[in-house]
Amino acid sequence: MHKLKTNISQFLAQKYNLSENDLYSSLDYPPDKKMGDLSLPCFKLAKSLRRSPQAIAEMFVCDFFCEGIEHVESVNGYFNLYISNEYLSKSLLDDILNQGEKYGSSDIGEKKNIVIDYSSPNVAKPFHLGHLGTTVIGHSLKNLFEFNGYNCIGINHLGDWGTSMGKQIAAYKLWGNRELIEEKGVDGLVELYIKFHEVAENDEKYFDMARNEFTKLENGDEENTELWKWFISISLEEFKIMYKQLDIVFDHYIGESFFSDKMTSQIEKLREKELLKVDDGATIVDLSEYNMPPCIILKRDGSTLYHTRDIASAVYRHDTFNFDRVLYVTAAGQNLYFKQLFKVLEMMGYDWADKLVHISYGTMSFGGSKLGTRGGNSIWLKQLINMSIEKVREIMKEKNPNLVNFDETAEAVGVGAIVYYYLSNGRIKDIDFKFEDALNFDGNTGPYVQYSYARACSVLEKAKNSNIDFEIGRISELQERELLLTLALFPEKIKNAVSEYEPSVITRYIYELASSFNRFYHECQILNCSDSKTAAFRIRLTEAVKIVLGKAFELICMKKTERI
RNA sequence: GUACCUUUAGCUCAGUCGGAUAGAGCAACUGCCUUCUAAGCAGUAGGUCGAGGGUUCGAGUCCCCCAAGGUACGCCA
Repeated sequence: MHKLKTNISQFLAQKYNLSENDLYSSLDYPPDKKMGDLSLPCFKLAKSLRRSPQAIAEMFVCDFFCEGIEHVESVNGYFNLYISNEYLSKSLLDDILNQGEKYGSSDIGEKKNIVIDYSSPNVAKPFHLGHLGTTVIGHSLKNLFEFNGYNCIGINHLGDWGTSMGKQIAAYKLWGNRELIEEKGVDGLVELYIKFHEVAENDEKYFDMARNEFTKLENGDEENTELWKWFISISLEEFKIMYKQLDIVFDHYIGESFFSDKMTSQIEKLREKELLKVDDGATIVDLSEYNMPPCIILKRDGSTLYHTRDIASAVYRHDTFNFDRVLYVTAAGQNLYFKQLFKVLEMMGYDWADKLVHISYGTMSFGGSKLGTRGGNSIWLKQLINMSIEKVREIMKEKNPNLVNFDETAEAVGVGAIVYYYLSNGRIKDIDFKFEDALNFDGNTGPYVQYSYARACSVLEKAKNSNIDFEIGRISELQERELLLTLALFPEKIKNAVSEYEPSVITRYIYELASSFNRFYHECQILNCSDSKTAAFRIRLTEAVKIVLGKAFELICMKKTERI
């Protein structure tokens, strides 16, 4: 579609001495198919061409010629264009099939580095529903940017430091033992953590213990360091099960602890720049000039805080990865936090501070209340995924009990349902999680689109055994045309998703394409149609659907299922 | 109190840079399986785009004001 739009705007720009870019961006899709496939509103041109919009549209109609456009019309100041069936069924389809997996990609990223900080769960804590957002949005953005020629560096900024590690060590020493943790894994650690909070609530001395254990850890105490490393490895084992289900791989695991010795130089720098100020005992950077509360660098007792750590990590990332951008994928609740962080880095004189972007997303609640490790109503992502997989299994037992990769497929579809559900909405929307919605498999859902993909695969599998005419037919049905037009939109959807940092653009496109394919599938016999040239054409069309749908699945962390 | 976000069909949401008659899914109702996967397809019904002003050829979209809900605002991360 890009080529076509470019040719159209080029032609008009040259002929009437207009701006090609303006024309290009004015080219829109009409609300109704009867109004053509592309449309140019002529209202804005009225001034420079000194004619009425209607007259302009009519003038365009008289002079216009562009390959691929078979017919043009002037309607009430709109210049409407109709794309030829020949163009759609030959040039476009050839283009998609020739490019294959690369269709929709670009190299505008020029291999520039983009650091993406996402997922970042806390060690020894469950991976709960709230982590789903940062994990799938982050990885999806990573895929999208890579598809656009960027070199992405995915970093899992593990929460592996701070007094909560002290609590964990204290709890383990009080009530834990090696066998218990080895048997139960993270769940065992979480049980200890919850118990610690129950007990500590009524007794301040436990918090002192925790602080003490953390101080020992900071000072390199051998026993605590051993325990700490062990907790991390147990947690990672568990996290990696989930990441595998989601097809996610990180380039680096760089936890908070990594920066524990990299903060002092940054504090020095802040001091040199005379940005620090002591207020009520704490060391702060005053941001009142920018209408923000102060950024606390050091607590009253001199210890560091999250901001301190993130200043150090930003500098480290700049020095190490020479980034073009850093994306921090975290909840919208941290909007102010990141505004402060970016401002302080700017004040420190780091001219790359404007390359840091906070990608925020809405909060997830469950039954109206927020999720947390300590609260009673926290749902672990693991549990949800298992429920989803179980439901898929039951449906599959009814429909296709003898499927070869039964377990694998059930997992892909079950996990896909959750991912798709989450990524259907714009990321800024709050979600009150409801099982009946997330585990509904009808209509615009993960199982629906994976089912559509499997259908396409199934047809193509059968097509291998049939004799395909080497002559290829053309569009004969409306549904074929609609499907081709939908396929043509993929590249601009990709651009859109990237420029808005919005994976849901792809999710919505997947639905458009899947439903367009289903309409085509329902209306047009692919293999059994009377004419072998038409069959050849429809098989190619189905191949294109498989390519684009499959690529789009990958982009939003959904696995492809050849059969369901 | 201050700042930011959200508000579109009964529910969950799309709606591009302002462009033609505001679109999907769920739920409800009606049809379609001897034909390539019915987790499907076709159809019916459902709207004062939170309220009120303004900008203009044209506003769900931009500006102002108000309301409701959410989030964040100094020693957590």
